Amino acid sequence: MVKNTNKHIKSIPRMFEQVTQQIIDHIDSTPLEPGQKLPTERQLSELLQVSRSSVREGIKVLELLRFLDSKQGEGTFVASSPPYMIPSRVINKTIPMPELEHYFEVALMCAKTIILSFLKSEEPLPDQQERDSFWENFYQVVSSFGKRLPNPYFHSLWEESYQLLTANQYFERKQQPFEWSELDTAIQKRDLQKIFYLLDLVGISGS
Amino acid sequence: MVKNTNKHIKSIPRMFEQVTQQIIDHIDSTPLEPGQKLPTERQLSELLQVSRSSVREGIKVLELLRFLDSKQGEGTFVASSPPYMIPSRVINKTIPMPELEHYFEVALMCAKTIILSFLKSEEPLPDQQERDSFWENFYQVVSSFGKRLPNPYFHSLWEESYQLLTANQYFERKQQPFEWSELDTAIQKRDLQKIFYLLDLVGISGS
DNA sequence: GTCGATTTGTTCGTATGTATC
DNA sequence: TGATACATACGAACAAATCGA
Repeated sequence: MVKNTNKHIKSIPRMFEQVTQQIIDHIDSTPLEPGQKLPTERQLSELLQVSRSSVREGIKVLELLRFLDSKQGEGTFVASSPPYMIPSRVINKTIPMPELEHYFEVALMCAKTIILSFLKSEEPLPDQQERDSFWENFYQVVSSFGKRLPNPYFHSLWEESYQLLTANQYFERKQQPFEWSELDTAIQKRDLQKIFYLLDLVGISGS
Repeated sequence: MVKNTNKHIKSIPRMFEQVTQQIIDHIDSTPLEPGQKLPTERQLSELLQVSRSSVREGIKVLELLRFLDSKQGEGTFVASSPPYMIPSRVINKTIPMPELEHYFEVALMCAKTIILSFLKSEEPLPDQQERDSFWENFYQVVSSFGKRLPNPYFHSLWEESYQLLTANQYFERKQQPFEWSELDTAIQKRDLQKIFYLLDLVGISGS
């Protein structure tokens, strides 16, 4: 268990965050299938060398994410219902590729909705700073549009999935589907048809 | 809070679930604005008549949802960053209308993606049972399509937002935008253009 | 149907690390 | 530097639910 004494590292990893990851790791490495039973809280607390209280805080979080399911008098089980998208701050471990692709599809769905909604609103386009890579430009535009929408959840979902993808170096391995300037000029012209043609290309493009 | 058990009994809501709701209630009723400080864990435990451990489990959950932000040595604050979509099992309180509309927009975004993805996959259409209302039919179709997609998150997001909307009687107040048979036959014919024309109508229709 | 073992749910006391003044 | 306020973490104890003998 790493204690962070360094001050200029911003977030001190807290016990329950570490525990959450370690529980996920344990499920993956055992491996435990949906429906199977986890070690008891006391066993986990011994296994991970933390108190039972901390184990419980970690389990609570994973329970909320529909990852686990606890039943008094029985135990804690790996859930079989479809899980939430796991927030990036919960897991630091690298996510394997097919799973990352799922997050990318969600991000892209949000991006389409955000761009369409913003252009429909007829608000003036916010100024953009030209970035190095296609994906950085893409992120910046979607993000700045998303912030300005009345519905905050599109932006929230977009940020969450994008953060998780970059944390896993997804975009370093992903080819850019076309030159950024193509999408940029289409947006400037508010050419919805061209934009959606290009965004479909983004979804198809390989890695 | 009724849980899905095979015993047809109402499960006792657990402390941390009650605590999360009560903390939200407290923030609303005080009211506390983003950035403001919550009572300390000890005060909350006294206020809500539960132990500090239970308060902590509740705070952990709300922190994960970006609803709160705890800093050691300082306190716990109402977050200002855009929140996660709050899972329906966390809050039982009724959500006001403009907020519900946001959830509906997310649900609709997922529905569009799910229907489009499924029809593109060229899988045979699953059998549907005709339901009473437009929205029940709509839910059933999107849900059965969503379950069959390789990406589980579209379905997860759809279910979550739909559950929250029904829990708040959203659809009892919402007009149906057109006859269900219209959308049904368009799906049977896999007429994507007609489908998306209709789904846009769903988004525009008033309540 | 009862008893006992097991497991999660809940509480409390205590100690420690950290930020503010 | 010291004092105070606060979150963080631990461990022991007991309550409640479940299951099998």
